[in-house]
Amino acid sequence: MEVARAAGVSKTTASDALRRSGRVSEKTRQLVAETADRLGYTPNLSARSLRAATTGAIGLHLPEVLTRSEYYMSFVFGVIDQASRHDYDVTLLTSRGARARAAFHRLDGVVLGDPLVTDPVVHGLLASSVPVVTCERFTGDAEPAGTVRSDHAAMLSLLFDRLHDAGAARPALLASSTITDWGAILQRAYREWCERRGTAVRLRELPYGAPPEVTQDEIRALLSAEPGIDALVCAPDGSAAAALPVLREEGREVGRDVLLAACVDSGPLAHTDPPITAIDLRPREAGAACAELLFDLLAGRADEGAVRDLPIGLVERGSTAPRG
Amino acid sequence: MEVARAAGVSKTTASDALRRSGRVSEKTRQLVAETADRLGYTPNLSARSLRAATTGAIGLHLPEVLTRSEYYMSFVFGVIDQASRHDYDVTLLTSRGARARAAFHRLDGVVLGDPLVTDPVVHGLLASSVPVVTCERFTGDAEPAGTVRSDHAAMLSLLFDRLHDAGAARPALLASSTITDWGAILQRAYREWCERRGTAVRLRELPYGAPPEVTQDEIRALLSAEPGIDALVCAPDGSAAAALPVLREEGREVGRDVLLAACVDSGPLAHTDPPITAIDLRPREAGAACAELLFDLLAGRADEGAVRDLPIGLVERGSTAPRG
DNA sequence: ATGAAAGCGCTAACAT
DNA sequence: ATGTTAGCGCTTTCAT
Repeated sequence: MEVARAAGVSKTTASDALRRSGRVSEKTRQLVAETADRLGYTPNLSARSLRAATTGAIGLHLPEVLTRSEYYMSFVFGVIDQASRHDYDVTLLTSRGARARAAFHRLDGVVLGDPLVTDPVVHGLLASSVPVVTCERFTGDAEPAGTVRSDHAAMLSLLFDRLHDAGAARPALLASSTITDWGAILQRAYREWCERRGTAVRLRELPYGAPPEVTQDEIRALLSAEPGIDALVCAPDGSAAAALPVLREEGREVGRDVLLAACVDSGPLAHTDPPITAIDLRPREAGAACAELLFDLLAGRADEGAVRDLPIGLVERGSTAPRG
Repeated sequence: MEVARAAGVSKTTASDALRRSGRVSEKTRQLVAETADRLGYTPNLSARSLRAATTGAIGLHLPEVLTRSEYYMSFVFGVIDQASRHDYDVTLLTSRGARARAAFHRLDGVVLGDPLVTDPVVHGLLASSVPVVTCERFTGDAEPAGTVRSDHAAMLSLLFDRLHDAGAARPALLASSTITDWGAILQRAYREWCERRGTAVRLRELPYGAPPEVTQDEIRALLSAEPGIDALVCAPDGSAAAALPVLREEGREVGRDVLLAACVDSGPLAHTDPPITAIDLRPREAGAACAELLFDLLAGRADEGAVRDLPIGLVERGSTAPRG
């Protein structure tokens, strides 16, 4: 605190004054505060971190494939929101591995949005000493310190029930890759639903982060392989919007000839024609819940291996209107 | 390096070995590397930062209103991509952190995506001692160390020319707020275009981050105030998609009765019916360019006040097809 | 080619 | 209520 010592007090006094530790008199506190302000002083966080063995920052890692996803953007802001509430910074970790390893001592903890089994950084982080909270379970063998999850199976089952009630007898699933737990759960839930209902499984899987063209080709393939399909549920983010023109080009009127629903809601789905029914994954809340759990773990308010539940919702729109 | 000293060498040697400073013999380097690996050693970045007076991290600040925006998500990944190429971390700054934490010596520099004049954090950062690069000019009075900008005026003018060529005589602009430079430029460019063409100005401004309902109400108001409109250009991200159902509900066929275009391209716009013409702002490249400029400034490869240009594109789709 | 020592800015522990 | 000292883990002299 050599700068603020120019206020005529010792380093310690200045330090204590600025951190309001209640050690110094109100008068000196004022004086120091003013001086610091005048000199444009800002504390050196590196030094503080070094001393305190705590960094005031948490990491956030996302699957890099998903450059364009409203879901993750909302998730990010959820994490940030909660972090800043605890006066923490959020550092984004990339899949360029070398760095992540080195970042360990710069972070007090890490949040993993949808950990891919195929991502080496994910493994690295889980193997490290910092506490890790994952959104959705990690299907690999490492155990995160905390997990936030939702009941996707129940929600998907509910969605198919609704489609069935609306008159769909041969619903299909455009599935997402099983490299995420979410993708795997959806496939399983769909198969189980089909079994319960005694319906044939009509499923097609897309790789994670597939571009729209690939998605559309897959949908065309699905439709030509299974012409009897009367409802289509699309798992990958953005795939339902991409399905709309394909269905139309096949001469099927969405909401009448064929019902359509998405497993990931997003802004545009509310404004297509017709608007598309979707599962609302509450991404912002999910991000916030992950961060919250991480802070609880750091503070000892939660136990290693804690699992928390995040409720999700179903937004029914015109694309699944009951048949007149 | 007390841990690695267990390899029988001094702190200095260990440090030099791990950083390959070329000081130590290959044999000792090997030995130290192995020991460090065995002990699971990771360098303490706080200590390193303290010593080096450099942090290995840059900050990124975005307008918080935009929770759901593909543009910003891509921008973020552009920044991250470039940062990790330079072996830097990226820390996200919120508007919530009342104190501009960047100045807290945790960051070597900051990138501001679309600085809002109304954002106090933006002012704080620009007033701080760290170099700041903004994407788009800052309309306040502070001067960033670097700026990446695009010729939005020319592109918008080109877009209106195309609409005109396609038969639109009374084009309107659903404008974005002027709290960003981008929003202001678009409004100005439109007015100038109208003047050049001798056309009346048909403009309506939306607040930044307006929800879809507000957007749609505004569009309805615009249409009822100016029934003669035969082309609509929507500036705010997502507003063109929201416009589509409104136009349809008014009985106008998009691409025939009325042309429609967006000032911000995004995935869904390619898959609406008809697909919507849009300006491609190249967000990922923009983010990368900002980060690159920042690193150039830090390394002295660019001068204070540098301005760089980022080319943008126009993606013409069915919504602006020339009238038969 | 390697060691020893100093010090980056901060704060906890021990004085006064 | 305030000052002094020590040391967090690292790297940069300066010495060997």
